[in-house]
Formats: sequence, structure tokens, C-alpha cells
Amino acid sequence: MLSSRKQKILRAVVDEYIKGASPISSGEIKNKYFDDVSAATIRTELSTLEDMGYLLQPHTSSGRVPSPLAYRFYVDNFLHSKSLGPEEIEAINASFNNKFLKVEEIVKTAAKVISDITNYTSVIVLKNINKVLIKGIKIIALDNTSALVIIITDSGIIRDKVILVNAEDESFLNDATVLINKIFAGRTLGDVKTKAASSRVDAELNAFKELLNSVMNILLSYEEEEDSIITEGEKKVLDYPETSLESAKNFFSVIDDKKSISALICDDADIEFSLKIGKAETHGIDKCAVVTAKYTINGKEIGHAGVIGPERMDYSKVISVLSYVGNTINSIMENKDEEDLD
Amino acid sequence: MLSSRKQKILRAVVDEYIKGASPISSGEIKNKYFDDVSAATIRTELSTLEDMGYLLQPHTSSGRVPSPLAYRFYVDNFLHSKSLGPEEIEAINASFNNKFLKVEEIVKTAAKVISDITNYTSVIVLKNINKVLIKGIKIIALDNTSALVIIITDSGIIRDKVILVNAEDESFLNDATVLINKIFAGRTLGDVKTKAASSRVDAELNAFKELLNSVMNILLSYEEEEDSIITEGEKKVLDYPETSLESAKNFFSVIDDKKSISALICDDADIEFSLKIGKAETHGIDKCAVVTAKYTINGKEIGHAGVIGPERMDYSKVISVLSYVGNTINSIMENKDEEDLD
DNA sequence: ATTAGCAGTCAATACATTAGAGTGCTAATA
DNA sequence: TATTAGCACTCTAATGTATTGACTGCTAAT
Repeated sequence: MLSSRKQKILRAVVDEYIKGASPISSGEIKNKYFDDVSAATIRTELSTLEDMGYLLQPHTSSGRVPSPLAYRFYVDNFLHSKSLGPEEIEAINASFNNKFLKVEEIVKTAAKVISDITNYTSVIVLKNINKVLIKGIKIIALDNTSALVIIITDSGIIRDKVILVNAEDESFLNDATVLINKIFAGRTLGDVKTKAASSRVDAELNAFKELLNSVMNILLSYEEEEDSIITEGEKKVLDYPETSLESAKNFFSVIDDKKSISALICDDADIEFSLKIGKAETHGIDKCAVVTAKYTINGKEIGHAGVIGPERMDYSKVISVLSYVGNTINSIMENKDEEDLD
Repeated sequence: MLSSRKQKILRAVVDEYIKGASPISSGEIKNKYFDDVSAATIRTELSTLEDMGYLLQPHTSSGRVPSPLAYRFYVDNFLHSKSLGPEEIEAINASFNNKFLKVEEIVKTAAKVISDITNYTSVIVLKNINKVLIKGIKIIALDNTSALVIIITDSGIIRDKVILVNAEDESFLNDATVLINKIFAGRTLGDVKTKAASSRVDAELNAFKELLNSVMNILLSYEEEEDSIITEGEKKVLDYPETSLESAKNFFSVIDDKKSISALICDDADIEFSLKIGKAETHGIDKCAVVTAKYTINGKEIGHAGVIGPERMDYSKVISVLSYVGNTINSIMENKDEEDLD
């Protein structure tokens, strides 16, 4: 275990580095944190902290910089308490404010508010889409050749898409809707997916074959990863002082790779928050850290939200925001979920 | 008028600079374009072309670089003909392929395909939204507390949004729908906007007051600029060799400013294509050029599409793509527009 | 009008020098 | 034993100087 003085010094280095983003010297620590001890003493402490793996030295005659280990220690030991300011809570509440109920919109709003308040990049990945239950499907004629298909699910996810359909008389669509609900309502998206292969199109369904296929395609399109990953505030990396053109390019190439970003944000470990620091852990994003949270509704895991920022990010703020937004979503969706389809 | 040799030289400079993005020397032009004339001769020609304003010299002992004037001359005189390759046409067709009919989706697809094929940033700005005619409004109950509002318009624009509504019995929403259509159908969005101020909520409407307000809000939300500007491929600037971190930041700050980007893309001049080169014309985006096209449906102007790329961009390709995509959208929407609401 | 040839200009690169910040070590001190 | 002052050492960043090479502009000859 670290002596209390070592902890104080370590914390000082991390705090100062988070503020200023440049290496911290023994003298600076002495001035700002210690009256009773000289810079030389701090120097020896720094040296042993470096040996222990908590600090790094960009070059021999520079100050110290926190290592991933230091950040982890910092997060684990120094930031139990801090919470959001009232104006930030206000901003989050205002963003949601019950104005919409499509999950797409809620998630987009969440990603945006997380990024705006933290000033880092945020990512939300929806998971377990295969387990989503289809509550009902509606088909609304728009004109003679097109209709709007609306999918209503238990986790409130709604997708709607316009399809082309030959719908001269009204009863056709009604009949089709009844039939389609008979087939899909009550099933999960996973069911639909596995059943899709053994396309059991009975004789009685032949008249609706085309329509059925369109609906099927909409349901299957849920699968595509790109629909379940929302990113906001990517461009904020450009404002970090440590960002170069090269690192920005690298950052964007990782961020835009759906596979890798999804793996980065979705942590299988069964913990509420996870912290990834160091190039090895961040899928090649250099000098960045990723904080992710598991989002649940009624205790059911629905996805993960993450913040990608510089290693020296404001961890306490990030965690508070992730937590508060998660709770907000939960309460919005919980209410929604207690009701039934009419 | 420029002598034919001067034209040949000017064209050579632009062509080479488009390829390599670095200043062109007299020697290079002689080697690649002239057998019958020496570099010295070309040098004197280059010198006078510079005096005439067509060329620039980054410093005394460097080669020449085209000026905005040169690009303009180049576009006006040297690229009447070139058209898209078959695989590019194929790619554009495949993107649209009749899979969707929501205008949002069409426009997004258009922006994406333009950016993908040109490898530059594309922007589409929808205009004249106030003149869009509301053909009908549908309200679909989703469950006891929410409903989906669907707006159908003459230019095929559809927006749908979930609203909260207290809808115990089915007839309530039906009555509301009839009433709301009585009020809004046949009007333009501009009408709604001006009428909104003098909110004439009669006694008979009181029961539907809340619902009416929700619908009104959806209609009014069309107005917000952010909904009518679609940008794709912004990050491609990072790959231009002339891009620095500073210029990238500047680029993004202009691109993200809806007002300024809208002004940049929407050219009031009554021409099919417009070309903007030079910092003064591009609203502060340095070293970039903007090619914009007016998009029409049935001869009615619906918006503008633009490509933002380096000054040395492949103008012929850009213009061809803008033109082809414009025609494609036109034909999709034209068909759609001939039918009536059921 | 064209050209060869040459002097001149400038960016880019490499190299040397210096200043300053910060460390590590050592010997003295409490 | 823990702390400290002091000093030598290291390394970056800034600045200055020299060299190279790519071009041009100019001039005198063709």
C-alpha cells in the first residue's frame, strides 16, 4: 500500500496534470501542496513512485506524468463523492424533458448531452437487440403506392420506415396488418432472425408475400451494427492540446470503425463502470481513456454508454454524468414499460 | 484572350497541381507537355500568366500554383465533356434503389453518395420549406399515452414524431385527426408559421388543445435550420495533404455553423452550378473551393447541394456527380408527386 | 521569338549554441 | 533515519548559421 504522503503526491500529480496537461515538477508540487517538506524530498518520492509504475517521465530532465496505473488508482481511491452542479443537472433534465419517446431520439439526446457536458466524445451502443420483444406492428397507408411500417417493442424501441406497396383497397392493408401481427407479435427480434432462413411462406400468405418481405427486411435491419451505435462530439478531440493531426486521424479511424468501437464500449465484465487506459486497452486510440457504464432498464441490460477523452480527463465529472443520464433514461423508460399496447 | 500556348500551359499547371498538390515548375511542364519549346520560354509565359492574375508563386524560387481565377478559367473552358464511369453510375443507382421514400432518407443518401464518390465533403440544404404544402396529417395511437404523428407533404417530405397524449378511447384520436386535418391540410408550412402567432383556439377546439399544440410544434420545428442541412464526409478534409490541424479546426467550425454553411451552399444566382474559390468567397474556409448545384423537382427549386473540397479538386467529377444525383432525385420524386393522398 | 546559361532567391535541412527547467546524487543536518 | 541544500548533469526548446537544391529572372546569342 502507498504511504499517505505518496498518495497525496500521486493525487497532486494527477490533479495538476488534469488541469494543465503538461509534466509536473517536484517544485510545483511543493509550492502548491506541501509547506512542511522540501522539493528534494518530493523528488525522492516521485522517483520511487516512478519505480512502482505510477509515474512516467517523458525525458530525464522533465517532470512526471501519470501512468495508466496512476489514473486507475486515482479513480479507485480519490473520487467517491463529487457530484454534478445544479446547472448541469438542469441542463440534462431540460434535454430530455419528455418531448419525445422514440428510443432513437432518447439515445441521441443522451449521447449529445453527455458529450456537451463533459466536453469529450460520447458513444452509446445498444445491445441485446435480439432479445427485444415485438409488441406490435402497424402499417399505415400513405398514398396508393406507399405505406409507413411502425415497429413497437417492449423496450420502447420504435423504428418506422416507408415501404412501397400496392394498396388499392383499404382492407388489404388491414388484413395484412392482422396477419403480420399474428406472425411477429410476441416474438423477439432474434426469433425473427433465425426464422427468416426457413422462410415458411404458406399458401395463404402468398397474397401478402411482398409486403411480408418488406416488413421482414425492416426487422432484420435492426441487426446491422451501425444502427445501434450513436456517437457524439467526435470533433472535440481537435481541441485537446495533446492532439496532433496524426493522432486525430487515428482517432477518427477507430471511432468510425463500428466493430472496434463497439468492442471498446461494450465491456462484458459485470461492473457498473469500467475504465480503460493505455493504447493496448483503447483499441489503438493513443493518449486517450475510455470510461464506460452499463445502462439498464428495469434491471435489464440494454446497452453501454461511454466517454472517450484524454487520459487526463475529469473522471469524476464523467462518471457523474454517465450515472445521472443513465438514471434519467431508466426512469423515462420504466414508466413507458409498465403500460401495454392498446 | 489567352493565346493557345498560354491556355495549354495554364491547363498543364492546373492539371498537374490537381494531381500532385505542389507547385509546378517550368521544367516539369516542358517535360510533360512540350517537345518543341524550352523551359525558358515557358518561364516567360508563366511570368506573364502570373502578371495576368492566373498564377501565384508561393515564394520567388518556387514553381507556380493556380489562382482562383485559373480554376475558374479551367472550369469554364476545359471540362465540358467528361462524364461518370459506369461503375460510379452503378454505385449511385444502387444507393437509391427505391428502398425508401422518406425525404430525410433520400437526402441523406444523396449526401452520402456524393461524398463517397467524390471523396470530398458534401452538403445538402433544403430550401423553400415555407412553401411546402401539407397534404395530410395522421395520428396513430401507439399505446395509452403516446401516439405517432405523421406529416405528409406535397414534396414528399414526411416527418414523424412521437407525442404524449391522453388517448383512452379510440374515437378521441380519430376526431382529433379529422379536426387537425381540417385546420392544416391544404396549407403551407409558411401559413402555419404565420398563423401560429394569432393562435386562434376556438371553444370547440379546447378539448384538443394540447394535442393541437403538439402537432403545431412539430410543424413549426421544420423551421429550425438544423433540420434542413445535411452534411456528409466532413472528416475527409483530414486526408488532403494541404490540411493542417489549424485549418482542420477552422474547417469544422465553419462547417458546423449552420448559418454560414447554409449561406455558402445556397447561391441565389439563377445558374445551375456555381463555383466559389478563395477565402473571401468560401466564408473563411481556406484553400478550399465549393461547387454548388441547384436541385429542382418538377422545375421547382427545392434546395442546393454542394461539394467542399480542396481548390485543386476534380471539378469535372464533382459536377458530373452533382448533376447525376440531382437528376436521380428528380426522377424519384417526380413519380411520387403525381399521385394523390388516399 | 526563342533559347542556353548563369546569377540570384528562397525553403528546407542539418548542425551548433545557448538558456532554462528539472532531475539525481551526495554530503551535511536534525 | 529522514530530510535537506547544493550542485552537476541531462534534455528540450529556442535561436542562429551554413549548406543544399530547386526554381526563377535576366541577358546575350541564335
